[in-house]
Amino acid sequence: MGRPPCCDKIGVKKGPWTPEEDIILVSYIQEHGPGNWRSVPTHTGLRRCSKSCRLRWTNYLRPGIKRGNFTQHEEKMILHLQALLGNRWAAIASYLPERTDNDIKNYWNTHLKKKLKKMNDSCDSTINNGVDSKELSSPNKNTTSNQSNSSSKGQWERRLQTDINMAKQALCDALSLDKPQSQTNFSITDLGYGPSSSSSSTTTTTTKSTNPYPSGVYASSAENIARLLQNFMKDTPKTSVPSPVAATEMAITTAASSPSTTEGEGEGIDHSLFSFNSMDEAEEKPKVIDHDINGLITQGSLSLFEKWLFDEQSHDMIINNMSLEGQEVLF
DNA sequence: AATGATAACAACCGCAATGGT
DNA sequence: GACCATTGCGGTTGTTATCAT
Repeated sequence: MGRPPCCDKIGVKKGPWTPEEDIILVSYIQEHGPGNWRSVPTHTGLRRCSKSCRLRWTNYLRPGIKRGNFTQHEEKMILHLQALLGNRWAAIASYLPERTDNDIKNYWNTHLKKKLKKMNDSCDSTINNGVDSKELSSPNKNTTSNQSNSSSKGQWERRLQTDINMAKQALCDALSLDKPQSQTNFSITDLGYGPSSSSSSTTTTTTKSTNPYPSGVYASSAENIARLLQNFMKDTPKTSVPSPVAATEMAITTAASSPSTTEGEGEGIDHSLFSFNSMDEAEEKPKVIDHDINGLITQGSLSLFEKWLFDEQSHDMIINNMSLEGQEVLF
């Protein structure tokens, strides 16, 4: 008889988050910092389970998240890291500081898996060395059919190696003093509702809108958010209204009514309200923040593994070997 | 224009790990 | 060491947008 899932509680809301919920959550975290997720729903009045709040924060609202198209470099990194680490998305994400594990996982499942399969299919037609094509499509041994074969020894070795590398990475971070640490500011436009959300604005060849909220239904500007928020507040029982919400409402309403709320960089919005310092990052899992990759390589700060990761030219050769041999690459 | 297929991604769920008592 | 609460992670699902017919 295990514990009932937290989300089974009556009155716990599921499904897509609304802008007003986002604002409440962001506002609360700004005040208290991330963590202690258990208390978030009770303190904010959000009818969400703690898990949902944490997920929303880490995958969507957290400052410094890059959304939209993956670059070629990122794509290669993911390919190689997946080959090395398997489906350890959190570990992979630690090498791509601006991407969330969920984002990487999704990208892998929707793009890279197919791409790799295609590549391997074409490989199969030319090279018939008796290797199962399924294995080829997923070079790592933690996943797919090979999973059962992967002995615990192999898994633990791999994990150990990863952890060592992550520790090295953290050390590199700590040593690179002159590097600006993480993204320190966070504005409401980063929520993706503003006109110049860093994510959507950088996507040049978007095939579809990534706005999670259907147009006309959810807020798309500060003004809308304010209006929605006011409606939301009317519907919310007064007893559960936390102070951050009130403060946020006031700030948003003020911002929305200011003269320059129309276009561009979320002008007119009180950015200070949504600004974060890097303390948040310190509490998160270790991340590789803003590497000057070439600099680090020339400084000799990186291990061979990291050099390999960041050296585009060696990628193809090594990954091909890994795929075809189905063997672990040791560094 | 209508409809079905597919792609993309946010969110959920269950399990494992971790920390506190 | 056992138990419990909390957090983190990875697999999977559900929903929406876009494309093809």
